[in-house]
Amino acid sequence: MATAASCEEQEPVTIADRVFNQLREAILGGKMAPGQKISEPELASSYGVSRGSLREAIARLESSNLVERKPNVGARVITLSIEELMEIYHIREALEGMAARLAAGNMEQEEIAELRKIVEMQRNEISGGNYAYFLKEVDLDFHFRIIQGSRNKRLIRLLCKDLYDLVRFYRVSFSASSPRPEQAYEEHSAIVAAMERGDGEMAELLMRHHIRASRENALQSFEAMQGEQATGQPAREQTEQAGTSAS
Amino acid sequence: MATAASCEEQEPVTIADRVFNQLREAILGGKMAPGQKISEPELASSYGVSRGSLREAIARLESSNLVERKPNVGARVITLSIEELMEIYHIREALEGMAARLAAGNMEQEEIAELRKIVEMQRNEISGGNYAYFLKEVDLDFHFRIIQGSRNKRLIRLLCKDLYDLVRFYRVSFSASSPRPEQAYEEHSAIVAAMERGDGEMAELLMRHHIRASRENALQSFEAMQGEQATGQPAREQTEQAGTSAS
DNA sequence: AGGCCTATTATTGTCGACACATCATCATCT
DNA sequence: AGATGATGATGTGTCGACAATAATAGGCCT
Repeated sequence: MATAASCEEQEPVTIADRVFNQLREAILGGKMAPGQKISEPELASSYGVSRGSLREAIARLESSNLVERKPNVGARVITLSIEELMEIYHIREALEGMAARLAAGNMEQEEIAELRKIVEMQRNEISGGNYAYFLKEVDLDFHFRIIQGSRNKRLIRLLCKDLYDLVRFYRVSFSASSPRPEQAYEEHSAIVAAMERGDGEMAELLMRHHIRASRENALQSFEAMQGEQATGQPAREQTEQAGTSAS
Repeated sequence: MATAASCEEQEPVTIADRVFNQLREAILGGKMAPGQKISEPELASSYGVSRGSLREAIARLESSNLVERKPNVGARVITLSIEELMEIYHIREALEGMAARLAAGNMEQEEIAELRKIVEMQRNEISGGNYAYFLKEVDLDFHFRIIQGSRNKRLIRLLCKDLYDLVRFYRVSFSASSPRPEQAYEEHSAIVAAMERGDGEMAELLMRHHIRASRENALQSFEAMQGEQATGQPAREQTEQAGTSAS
């Protein structure tokens, strides 16, 4: 079946590796709130490791852009504003567009056929009304395979290791938007069609269009959510951030 | 004059910061050969710091992609193959193209006027026959300003902190190519012209063309150098890398 | 003589303790 | 009473030592 979460973490060989993976999962899984402070002594004892190993894990989280660290102050889980999410989408548009262009020239016929199968699987899921989790996995798989198909190792690292974690993080921290399944299917299908013709330039254009549409959709559902939240419940305050005024 | 090396390192506040900056300069300045092993005890005593601090500096070098680390083995200065340099150019093409598009929409008129001045300064330098170092600085300044003009903070970090160091590293380790001053001037000028018209789409196309040309030029001079080196002196062996065969 | 296994050595990973900076609390002064 | 300075506590930065792993050299067997 090759569900393939394609870009995966390697086996932890060292303790810092393990702690890094655990912390990463905790953050991406929503177990640590955005902006939350990371106390070294506390986490170290909680994971049963020394502070040194924990600090190395934090250093890697920082290089993955999942935490921010200020000297002599400490590390906090990042907080993604909507503006930063838009920034990430712009970068994805440029990079995944390039990936699609390269992939059209570099993927084997067989791999492209698999891509086509994935897209059709997506259509079946939609018509079956089986939305939600599985569909997102298929969507990720689609994008990851094209990224891999670019054969550009640094591009692959950049997108999978650095950017997609942030997208996942945003999704959990805002419990975000179902990704317009019908349009997404159409756009995916068109991209694969261009790749089947070996038309890299068109594949790039279509991929960029796809991600741009995805960005606009994300922005709209954010604004919708904002409005609803403003009228609805009184906007749950931040987790622990330096207090605003009322004590 | 605002020569502006735009994207610069911040003041070192901690010891690890200072060591990181020193090591970074050493690598980018060619004082450490590509592939060279980094011995923690040796460097620690050489810089007069503890191994812990040095390890944190190395961790940051790793996240800057200047060294590679294997668990239980150690860190080595990266070795950039020509293929990897081409990968970087592809990424730059995508990202700086996007930066130019965004910059065309976001830069103030005044900033664009400064860009124009920089480009004209470049032309004067060329006609004055004053090649070499200064011209490269101006070239970097041009690119950096457009990147800054995108107003996309993450894009700026990505390009300045992650990618341009690698380009610099390649230049010193291969003592690379003068960057075709005349064509570069023409292309820079066209890019600024598009930005003056507020034509982001055209600015992106022209920037991508510019970087693509730069890539092809780099590839050609590499191949030329390879050929000359093959006929000329017998290809100086690697610095210390696991020996090839002849002892 | 060549290859494999073993012991040694050197380097990395990990840990706990100390030094210092930052933040919070409280007392004092204007 | 409000603000400012001192004082204590918490947490980060730094260090040196121990443990575990990988590279190396040597001996042994085939």
